[in-house]
Amino acid sequence: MAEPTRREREQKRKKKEILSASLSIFAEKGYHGTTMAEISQVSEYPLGTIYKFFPGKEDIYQHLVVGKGIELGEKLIRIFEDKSLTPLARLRESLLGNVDFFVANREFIRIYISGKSSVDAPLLTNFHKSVNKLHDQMIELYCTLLEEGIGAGEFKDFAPKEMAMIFSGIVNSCIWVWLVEKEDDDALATRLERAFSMFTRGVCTS
Amino acid sequence: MAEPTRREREQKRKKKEILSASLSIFAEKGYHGTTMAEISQVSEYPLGTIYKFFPGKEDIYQHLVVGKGIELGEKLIRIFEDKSLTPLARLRESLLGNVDFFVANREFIRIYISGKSSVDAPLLTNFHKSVNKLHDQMIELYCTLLEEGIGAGEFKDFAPKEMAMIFSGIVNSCIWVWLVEKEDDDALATRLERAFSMFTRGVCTS
Amino acid sequence: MAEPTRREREQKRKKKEILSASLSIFAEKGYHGTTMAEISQVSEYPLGTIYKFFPGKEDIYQHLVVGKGIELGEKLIRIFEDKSLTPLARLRESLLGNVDFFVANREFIRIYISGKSSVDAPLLTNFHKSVNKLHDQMIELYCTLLEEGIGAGEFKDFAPKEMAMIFSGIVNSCIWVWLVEKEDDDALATRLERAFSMFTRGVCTS
Amino acid sequence: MAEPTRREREQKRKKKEILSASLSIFAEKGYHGTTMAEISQVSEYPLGTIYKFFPGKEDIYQHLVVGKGIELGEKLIRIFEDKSLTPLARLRESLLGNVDFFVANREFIRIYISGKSSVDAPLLTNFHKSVNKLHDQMIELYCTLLEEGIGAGEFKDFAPKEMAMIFSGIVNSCIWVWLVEKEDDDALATRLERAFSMFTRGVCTS
DNA sequence: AATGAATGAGAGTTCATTCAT
DNA sequence: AATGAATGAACTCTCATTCAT
Repeated sequence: MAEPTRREREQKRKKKEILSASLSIFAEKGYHGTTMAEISQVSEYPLGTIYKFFPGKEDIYQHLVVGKGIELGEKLIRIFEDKSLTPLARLRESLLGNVDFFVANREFIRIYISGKSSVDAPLLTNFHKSVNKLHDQMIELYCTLLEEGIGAGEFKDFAPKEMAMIFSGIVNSCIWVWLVEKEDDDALATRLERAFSMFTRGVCTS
Repeated sequence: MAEPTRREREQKRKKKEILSASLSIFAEKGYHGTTMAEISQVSEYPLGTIYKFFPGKEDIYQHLVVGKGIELGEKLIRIFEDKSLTPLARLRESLLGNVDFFVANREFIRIYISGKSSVDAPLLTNFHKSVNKLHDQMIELYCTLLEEGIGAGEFKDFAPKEMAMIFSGIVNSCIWVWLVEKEDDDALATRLERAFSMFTRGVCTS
Repeated sequence: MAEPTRREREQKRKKKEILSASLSIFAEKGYHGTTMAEISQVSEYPLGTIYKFFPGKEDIYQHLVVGKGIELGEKLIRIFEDKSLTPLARLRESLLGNVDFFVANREFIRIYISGKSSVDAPLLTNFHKSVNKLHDQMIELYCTLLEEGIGAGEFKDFAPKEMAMIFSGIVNSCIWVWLVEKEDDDALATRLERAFSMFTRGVCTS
Repeated sequence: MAEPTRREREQKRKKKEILSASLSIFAEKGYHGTTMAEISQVSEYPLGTIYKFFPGKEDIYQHLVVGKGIELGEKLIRIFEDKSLTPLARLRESLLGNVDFFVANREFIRIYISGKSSVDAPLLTNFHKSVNKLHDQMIELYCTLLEEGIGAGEFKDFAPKEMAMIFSGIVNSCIWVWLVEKEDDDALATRLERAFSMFTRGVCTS
C-alpha cells in the first residue's frame, strides 16, 4: 500500500473543504438554487480548481452523500458486529447510539432523505443512483442483522428485506419530522425510542 | 346553486387536459427537467393559453398534487366515517381499499412523495407548502381515527400524532418501493398487508 | 352638414369613455406599463370593441393628446383674438387664464410634455408626430401674437418663432415642476406670473 | 492611491465599449425598442458578458446618462469657479463654452432630456431617479451662481431656484429644437446667444 | 498548473392583436 | 355586430462549463 504523498494529502484536504462549503449551501438553497459560483466563493477555491477536483455540479452533490453515507455504514457495521448484544439490542443501539451522528450531520441527512425521492431524480441520475445504492447497502446491513434475529427467534418470520425497508421508513419519518420541526436532540432520541417500541411490539393491544 | 355555464365547463376541461399532460412530463423528467414549451407541445395548448389558466410553472406542479390529494383525502374520510367497522378495520381498509387509487395515480404519488422532502424545497416554496399542508391533513385524519381506536381499546396508548406519522412513513416506504421497482399491483397489496401486520402486532416474538 | 345620427352620438360617447379610462391608466403607469387588457377592464368595454374604435394602443395614446390639445388650442385662439387687450396682455392672459385648464387636465399635460421628448419617440412615430404637430400649432399661435406685439412696439424685434419657442419652454418648465412636486394650484399661478415677468423684463438689473 | 491593474483597465474599456454601443442604439430606437440581443450584437460582446458588467437593461440606460452627466457637471463647476469673470459672464460662458460638449454628445443629450419627462417614468424608476438627481444637481450649481450674481447686483432679486429652473428650461428648449431639426452647430450657438439675451434683458421694450 | 472571464443556449413569462363564435 | 379566448413571437436574464492566459 503506497503512502499518500504530501500532494495527495493536500488534494484530499482541498476536496473536503470544497465539499464542506457545498454541503451548507445545498442544504440551505437546494440543488437548483445553488450555483457553482457560490460554491467557489464560499469555499474560497477558484471555479477552475473546483472543476479540477469534480467533473461537475451533480458530482459534488453525489460525493456529499457518499462520503457521509460510508461513514454511517461503517458505524452500523461496527454496531452490528458486536456479538455481545442480541440482534434486537443491536438494532436498538443502531438507532439510539447514532443520534449523535444524526445531530452532527443534519445537512447530510436532509440531502440524503431528499435524494431518495427527489422531484428531479430523472435529471440527477448519477446522484440518484448513489443515494439508492447507499440505501440498498443500508437495507442489506439491516437484513443480515434481522436474519440473525429471526434465526435466534427474536423476530417473527417476516421477509427480512421487507422488515428492513419498513424499519428504514420509520426511522426516516422520525428524523425528517425532527429536521423540519427543528426539534432538539433529546426529542429525536425519545421519538426514535417510541418508534422502536411500535416497530417491535406493535401498536395494537390484543 | 348556479349551473356551470358551457364556458365554465370548457375551461375546466382544458385545465384538466393541461394538468394531465403536465403530470406525465413532470413524472418523467422531474420539475426542472420539464419546460413550459414542452407542456405546451404535449398538451397541444399554446403557451399563452396555459398562462391564462395557471400563473406559472410551479403553480401547475402544485395543482397536480392538490387536486389528487383532495381526492384521496375524500376517499379516506369516507372510509374513516364508516362506523360499521372498528377503527382498526377502517385503518386497514384505508390501505387496501385504496390500492386501486395508488395504482391509478402512480405519477401523482411519485410527485407527492417527492414533494414532501424535496431537494429544492427552498425554491418551490408554494408547492412545498401545499404538499405539507396535504400531508398534515392526512396525518390529522389518521389521528382522529387512531384516537377513536385508543378510546375503543384497540390501540395502545401511544401519542396518536406519532403513530400516524409512523404509519404514514411505513405506507410511503411500501409505495415508494413499489414505484421504483415497478412492481405489479398485487405486489403492492400484499406488501401493504404485511406492513400493516408489522405495524399492528410488531415484528418481535415475545 | 349632416345631423349626427343616434348611433354616431353613441359611438362618440363610447370613444370618450374609453379615452377617459385610458388617460388615467397611461398617466399612472406610463405607456409601456399599460396593457390593452387593463384599458378594457377599467373602461368596461370589451377588447374587441376597443379595437373597433381604435386601430391600436398607440392610436389611443395619440387621441388622448390630440383631443385635449385642440381644446387648449381653441382656448388660446379665443384669447388671442380678443382685440380689446394688447398683445402683451393677451400673452399674459393665455398663461394665467388657463391655469384652470392645466389644473383640470394634469394627466393630459403630463402625457403631452412627456410626448414631446419621449424616450421612445422612435417607437411611437404617429403619436410623436401628433404631439409635435400640436406643439407646432401652439408655437404658430404664439408667433402670430408676438408678431402683432412686435408691430405694436411692445416686444423687441427678436425672431417671433424663437421667442415663442422659448416662451413655451419656460411655461413647460413651470408646469412640469408643479406636476412632479404636486404643488397646489396657486403655486402654479404665482410661479407662472414670476416666470412671465422674467420673460418680459429679463432677469438682469442693468 | 492604488494603481489600476491591467485587468481593471480592461474592464473599464469593455464597459465603455458596451455603453458606447448601447448609446447609439438607444438614441436611435428608444428604450423599449432596444433589445439586449441587439446591444450584444452591436457591441460584439456576448450577452453573458454584458450581464457581468451591468445588472440589467435599465442599468445600462442609467449609466449612459450618469457618466456624461457627471462630465458636464464638472465642466460647469470649472466654469462657475472662474472668479475672473462676473457671474453673468460665467453663466453666459456655461452656455456658449459648452456648445462643443452638446455637439459631441447629441445622443446623450437626447436621452437626458427625454428622461426628465419620460412617458414611462413609472417603469424606469431607477433611471428616472438618476436623471432627476442629475437635473437637481445642475439646478443647484446654477443656483449658487445666481445667488452670487444677485449679491453682486447683477441679477434681480428673483428666487434663485426659480431663475435656475427657467434658465434650464430655456436651454433645454434650444437644444431640443437643434436636436430634432438637426441644425448645424453654429445654429445652436447663435440660438443660445439670443436665448441668453432674452433671459437677461427680457423680450419687452419698455 | 491554476485561474476566473467569457460564453450563449435556453429558460419562464408577457401582451398586442386577431378572429371564430 | 360584438366579444374575449386564443395566440406565439419576442422579451430579459441565468449559469454550468470551458479554455486562453
